[in-house]
Amino acid sequence: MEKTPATKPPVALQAVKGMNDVLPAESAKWEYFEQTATRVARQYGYRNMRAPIVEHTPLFVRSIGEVTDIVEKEMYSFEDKLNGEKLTLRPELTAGLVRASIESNLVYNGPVRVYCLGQMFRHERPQKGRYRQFSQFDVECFGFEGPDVDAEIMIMTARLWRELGIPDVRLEINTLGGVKERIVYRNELIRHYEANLEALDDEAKRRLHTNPMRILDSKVASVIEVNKTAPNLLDSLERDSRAHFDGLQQLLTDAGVPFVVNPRIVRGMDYYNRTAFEFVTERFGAPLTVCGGGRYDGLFEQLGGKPTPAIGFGMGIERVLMMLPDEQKSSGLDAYIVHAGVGAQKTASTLSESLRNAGLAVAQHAGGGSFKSQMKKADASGARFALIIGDNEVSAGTVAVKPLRDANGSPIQGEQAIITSSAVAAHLRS
RNA sequence: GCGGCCGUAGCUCAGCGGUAGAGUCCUGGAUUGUGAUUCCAGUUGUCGCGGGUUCGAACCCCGUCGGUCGCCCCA
Repeated sequence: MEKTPATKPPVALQAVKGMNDVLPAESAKWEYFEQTATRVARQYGYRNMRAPIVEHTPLFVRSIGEVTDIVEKEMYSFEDKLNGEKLTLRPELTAGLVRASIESNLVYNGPVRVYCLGQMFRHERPQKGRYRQFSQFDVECFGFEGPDVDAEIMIMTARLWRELGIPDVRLEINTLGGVKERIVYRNELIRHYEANLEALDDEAKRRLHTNPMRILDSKVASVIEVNKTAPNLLDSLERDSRAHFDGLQQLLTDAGVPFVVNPRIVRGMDYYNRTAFEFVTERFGAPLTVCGGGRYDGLFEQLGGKPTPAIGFGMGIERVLMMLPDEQKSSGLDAYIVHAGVGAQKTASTLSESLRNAGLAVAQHAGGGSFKSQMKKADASGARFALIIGDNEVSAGTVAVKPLRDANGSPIQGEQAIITSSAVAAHLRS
C-alpha cells in the first residue's frame, strides 16, 4: 500500500536528476560541435545511421556483459506495462546499431561506415562531465578487418580535435587480443592475483573470477602495485593479433598521429577485442576520457548475425563541450526589423519575407514598444543591422538601415542610411 | 553505495543573532523616431522546507529536501 503523507509539501516540477536542459544561451556550442563532427565524418565517407533510444533489455545484457557496472547497476530498465516486455533506455550506442545492422542485413553489399549522434542513459551519481542522460558522437565501421580502418577512425578523430580547436587530448591505444588469447591471458592473470590476494581490495576480489581484466584498471594503490608485476597480454599475443597491433601503430605513425601504448586500457564493455583506444585529457586534473572505443569482432555473431569484424568509438559530447570556449555569441542574424506606426507592420512583414526569400536571416520585432525599446532588442539580438520602418518610411517606400555590428560581431556606431525597400537585400550583402 | 561543500532577487553573490543588501538583468527617463557606452529613477524575495534554542534566527542546533564536487565506474 502506497503511503501519501499529507504533511509532505508538493514538490516543484523539475528536471530529473542528472538530466540537463540545454537553453538557447548554450545551444550554440552544441550545434557547433554537431555540425563540425558531422562534416568531418562525411569527409571520410561515413553516413548517418540512427537506432531507437529504447531496446529490449537482453540486447544490452548479452552485448555489454552481465558482470559489467553498466549492466549490474546503471541501466534504466523497466517493464512495458502494456505488454510486459522488458525494455531498457540505451546506455551506449553500439549494441543498438549492431542489432539494426543485423536485422536489416546492412553489411550484405559490403562493409559500411556510419556515424550517429544521440542520447544515452546511465543511472550513476552525477558529477562534472558525467550525467544520467548524456550525449555521444558515435562512429562504427562494420565489416572491416583492420587495422586500416582502426587507424582511419583515430586519424579522423584527430582531425576532429584540430577542427574543434582542442589541442590537449592524448591518444592511448592498447590491444586486448583475440578470443583465445584472452582466455589464456585471463587464466594467467587470475593466477597472478591469487598469488597476491592480500593486496586486492574488495572490488578487485569480487571481480577476480568474473572479470579479472578490469582489475588492471584499478585506482587502488596496493592494486596498482600488484599490477606492475602482472603478466602482459602483449607477451601472450599470437602472430595475427601482434601483426594487427603493429600494423595499427605503423599506420598511425605514417599519418603523423601521435599516440602512446597504454596496457591498462581495458574498456567498460565485454565485447571488445584486439584494438582498444581512448582519447584522454588532463585539463580537468585527473585524466578524463573524452572518447573511447575499440574493435568488437565477435559481437555480430554473438547477437545472432553473421561473423562481421567491426570497430567503433563513442565520444562524450558534454565532456568535449567543457573544453570548448564559452562565447560563440553571434546570433547569425543579418537584420532586426524595428517598426511602429500605421501600416508599418504590413510593410515590415513584406520586407522580412522578401529578405528571407533572398536567403537572409531576419528577425521581425514582435510585441510593440517604443523605437528606443525596439532598438535595444535589436542590439541584444546580435543582428548586424537594424532596419527601421516608421510613418516616414512607409509613405516614402524607404527603409532606414542602421549598422549595429561589424563582420566579427563587435558593436559599432555607424551612419544610418535611407534606402528604397527593393535595395535593402543588396545593401545588407555589401 | 561512500565522502566533502553549498541552498538569500531571474542570474552572480555579500550579510553570519537585532528593520533584507550589492552588482547584473529588466522597465522608464536624460530635446516623445534610434542600440551598445554614460547618468538618473523604479520593480523584484515564504533568505529551500520543517522543527528546536533565544526577548529576537537568513545567521546557532537537529532533521529533511534539493544542488554541486570528489571516490567507485565511465563517455
